[in-house]
Amino acid sequence: MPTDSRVRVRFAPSPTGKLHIGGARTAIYNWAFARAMGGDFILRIDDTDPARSTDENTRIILRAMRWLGLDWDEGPEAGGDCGPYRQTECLPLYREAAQRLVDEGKAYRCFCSAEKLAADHDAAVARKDPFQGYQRTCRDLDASESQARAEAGEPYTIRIKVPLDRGDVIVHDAVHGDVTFNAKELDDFIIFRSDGTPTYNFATVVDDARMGITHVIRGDDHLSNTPRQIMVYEALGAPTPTFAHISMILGADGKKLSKRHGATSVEEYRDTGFLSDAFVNYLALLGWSLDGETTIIPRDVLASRFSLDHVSKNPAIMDPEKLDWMQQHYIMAMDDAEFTREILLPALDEAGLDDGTKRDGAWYALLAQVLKPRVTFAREIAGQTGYLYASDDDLAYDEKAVAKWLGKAGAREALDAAGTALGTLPADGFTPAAIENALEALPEQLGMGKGKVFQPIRVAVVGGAASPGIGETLALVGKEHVLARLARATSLCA
RNA sequence: GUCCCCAUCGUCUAGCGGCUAGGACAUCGCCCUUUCAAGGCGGUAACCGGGGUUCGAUUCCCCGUGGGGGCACCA
Repeated sequence: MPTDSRVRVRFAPSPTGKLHIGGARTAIYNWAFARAMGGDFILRIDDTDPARSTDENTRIILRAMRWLGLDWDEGPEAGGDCGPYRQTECLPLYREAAQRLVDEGKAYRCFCSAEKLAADHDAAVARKDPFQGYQRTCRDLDASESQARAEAGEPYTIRIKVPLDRGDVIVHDAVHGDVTFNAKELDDFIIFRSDGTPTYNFATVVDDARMGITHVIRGDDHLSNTPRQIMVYEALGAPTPTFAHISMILGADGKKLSKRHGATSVEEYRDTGFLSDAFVNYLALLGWSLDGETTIIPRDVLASRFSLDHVSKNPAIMDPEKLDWMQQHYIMAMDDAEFTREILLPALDEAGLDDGTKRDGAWYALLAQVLKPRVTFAREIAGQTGYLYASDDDLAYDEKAVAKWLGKAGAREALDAAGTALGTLPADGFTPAAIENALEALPEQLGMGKGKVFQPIRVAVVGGAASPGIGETLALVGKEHVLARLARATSLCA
């Protein structure tokens, strides 16, 4: 490992599906590591499986990466000196590399049929041979015979020639430490299919070597494949990178994440209304910690302080409740203007309540301030603001609230007194503080408990028993409407 | 079958031989409060089991057990 070289990492999703949260976390770690180390973050599309890869999925993945805020220095749409960044465009490179290995005697053509291979495997199982891999039938075929059969059109694959005396293969892993595999367990695996396309373990290594990748940060599921890939690096004569195998993300039942666990793709989370910042913060913490204490880690801190030595080895179970909490936290951390612009107005507009021209800036700011601690997702806003946009005549009243607060003795008196007290306020001075001030003396004046006074007022103006503080609520509704609703509600009193 | 990985509160984690085993989410209680939130304070809650090593193991080693992954002409 050349330690003097610049760190270069890559995220190489295969576009066989959408970007799921496991992939997203891998992308985040790669990105954060590159940024923290002042290195390069490369995005590569590993689409060597043409049957399952689609352009549509590629587009979805790129869109998800952008939403996550993970900018890449090289890759699709970004360019770079180590292109192409799509494996389907690299075919000649793989052919060339494979041919070179064949020429150098580090790989060879295998003419065995699938049937023969299956039979060999079955026989190995039958005689309880612990080695059930390829029997190296074609390993020592004469070069000229191999050449002749190939030219005669006989189908063949290309297999790597694992040195028989290789001994232990040690994977130097930044999260697991050194992991040792015995080369005896490795068979001469296929690096090129008979259809002339490279296999994953070959294409990936050719690309990683070509792109000068110094650290391979990827899912745990690749750890067992790594000795194979190391064989390819060695055959290629390329330096082996440092690996970092991160654990899987599991569903609540501890099983591999799948459809039945609910949302698994990044775009589902985006569509639910999650803030990118909250989502990234949550995912970053799923398997990594800054110091074991800090929970709120904004993107810029992640980009400066991420480190591979605090990556956990344990598989992580996704906790939707903590994600929601994180979301709430980031919502509250927004300033009023940002919340208004990014969350509030779009939500009101979408609900058809307000296109942003109905009130003045101060009003929206007050609403934002009031809503922030009460909202986790934008979609909750319409349900909490309906009373602000209802006309006084058809405000919907919640039956139970009416029965409980307006149907009791004293409710009418409370409404009347409130109307009188508020009526003296100037229309342009109808502020939360002024309102609270005006209503403050009512309980004592009427000889009633605070709840007995304020809840009827709330129900009369809002229609239900829950709302923000009375001052803020009434201020938002506006003097004229408050008075009209108080008057109207007296008819609902006992 | 074989190889590899993993194992601290319900969940995410801190811990790198000696700690009252810390933090966060969730949960419970109290406070604040006219309601709903938010907020503040406090509580309950964990070292998978068995052997070693050691004066001393959550920590190191071995064996179990339980999870997960690889062994494809998938990635």
